[in-house]
Amino acid sequence: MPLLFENLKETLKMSTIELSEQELIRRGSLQKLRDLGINPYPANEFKVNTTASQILTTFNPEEPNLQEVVFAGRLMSQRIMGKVSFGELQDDTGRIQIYISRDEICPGEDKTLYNEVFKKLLDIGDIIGVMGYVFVTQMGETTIHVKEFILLSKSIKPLPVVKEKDGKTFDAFTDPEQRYRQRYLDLIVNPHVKEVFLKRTKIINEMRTLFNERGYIEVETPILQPIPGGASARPFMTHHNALNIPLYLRVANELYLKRLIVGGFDGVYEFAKDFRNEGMDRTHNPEFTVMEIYVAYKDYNWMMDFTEEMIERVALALHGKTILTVGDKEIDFKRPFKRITMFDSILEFTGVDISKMDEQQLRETCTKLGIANDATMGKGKLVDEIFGEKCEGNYIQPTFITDYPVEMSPLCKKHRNNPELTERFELMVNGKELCNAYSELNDPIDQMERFQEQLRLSEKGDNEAMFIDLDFVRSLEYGMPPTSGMGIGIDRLTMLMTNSISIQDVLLFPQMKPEKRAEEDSADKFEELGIPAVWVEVLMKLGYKKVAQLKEVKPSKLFNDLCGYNKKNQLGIPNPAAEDVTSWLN
RNA sequence: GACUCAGUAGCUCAGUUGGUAGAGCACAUCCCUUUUAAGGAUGGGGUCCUGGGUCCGAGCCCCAGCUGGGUCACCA
Repeated sequence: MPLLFENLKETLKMSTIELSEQELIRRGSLQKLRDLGINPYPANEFKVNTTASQILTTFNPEEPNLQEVVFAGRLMSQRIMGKVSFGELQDDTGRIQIYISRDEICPGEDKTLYNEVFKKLLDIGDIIGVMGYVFVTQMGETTIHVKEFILLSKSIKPLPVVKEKDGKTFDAFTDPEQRYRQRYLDLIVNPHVKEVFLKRTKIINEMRTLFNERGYIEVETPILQPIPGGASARPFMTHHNALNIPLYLRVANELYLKRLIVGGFDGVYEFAKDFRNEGMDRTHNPEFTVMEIYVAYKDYNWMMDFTEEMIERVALALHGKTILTVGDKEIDFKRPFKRITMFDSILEFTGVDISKMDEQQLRETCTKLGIANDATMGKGKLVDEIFGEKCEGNYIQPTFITDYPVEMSPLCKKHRNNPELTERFELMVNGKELCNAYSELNDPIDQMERFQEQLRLSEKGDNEAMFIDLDFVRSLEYGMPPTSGMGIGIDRLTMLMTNSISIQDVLLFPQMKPEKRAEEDSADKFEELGIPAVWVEVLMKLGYKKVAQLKEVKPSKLFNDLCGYNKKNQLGIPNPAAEDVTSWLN
């Protein structure tokens, strides 16, 4: 914390020397506006009465409506044609052209508002409000004829300028690092980005509507958990000062939702942020969103039907059809999805029947198939490896994989026909896991044994084995109705539904490495050496960013550099004496 | 983590066997009353990612590092 604070202090001290020419000009404009008595950041509410899309879709030039519009938006382009100007304003719904003529804005002798304010002191990126009427230009573009305008917020940093013509984009703002770090910029200049996030919201809303229609209750459960249960994953750790205990950011919310089923809610769901302290790549972000739902008196067969219904409905709500293009593939989300057991799947893709194998035989099979394995891996993990390696990637169309080995599903009820298996399914789409669901284990004795088995795995070296949550077991001892639960990765679902290649494209603020600034000392530190402020600025321009750096230079060279820079840039500062320069460095 | 590609103006990018740092847009000044990635003229703007090295001379070649992208591996 103190470190962050120090950095902030340094940053705030940054002088205008860091600013580009265009930024300096904009700050100059800001001052000129104030000098003209114009507040660049007014406090008043600005009541708009329309939006860009509303104007574009409803304006009727035959019987002109929209003759008194009040509109606000960001100025995205400005085209000045002498006494008349065009521009484009962008609001939440899109862009609309504006038309301004000097003599309407400035009916009297004083043309300052047009010549100075509109033409010179406004910049691309400024947010303005306009009052006027809608008409169609000779070029056929629906336009607001502006009778009055007001500056609502001045922008002092230039936007990337992206232009478009006939679907071709010019100078696109595409650098992924900048786009993700400065998502606000991405959203301003790349309209398709906003679309993705609107769709994401629509997906969530559609699911929520379905659950609410069924009478299931949306709940919130702890993010800070004393025992990070419900999934096999490495958690983030934190510490609670007052209680003086470690707390973990949740890796799942399953155990809490099932406690609620015990408590008498017959259907609960939560859109939950989960956190896993693992690698980051195109499909993994340290924090991600999962929807988990639990319904009493149901089993995993019912849940498969429900999951199909939910996903088909989302696809239809978003696209009006079930066949979507994802990358170079066409995926059909029409019900019903294919169903196959895990053993049959492995048999299909490897020709090996592993259904009767013990741990040793499985290990040999792995080796035979060229799959890395070691002594820490139990039966469940070995099967999981085979499936992950040989089968998973083949399921492009939505497919339910069912009946997982009991070892890899410690929270799942044993299969009604085979105690070696569990009543579990995962939904595979585009070669990736999308959903995971069980007939939930509600036998408390069995649950305790499964947890103990996890403990043994953990002692064997499996660092992902689950923690034991004794209170959860206690809740089961009071009796949980037979229940089916399902979890679905919202980020991955959104990637599929929006044809996004990377999880970063469906997260507004994906996790990034901290932005690094070049280290530099503040002006104060230079001034402490007795260097006048004007020369400190010159030193910075010359590339001396740290006091220590300065100490290594010969005074004579520094003296020459300073005087030379002064002369070359015609700063007109009186040169320092050579002795002064020497004294700074001592 | 491995391999690979990249880092040049506010943005998007050129840059010849190594020889004075470029374009378009943006910006500034001026001209222009319905333009369509708005036109014309002129102009300003650079730590060529950083640090070493080779060389008379490095944006370019070599080494190391930083940052990012991609692929693969790990996490699973």
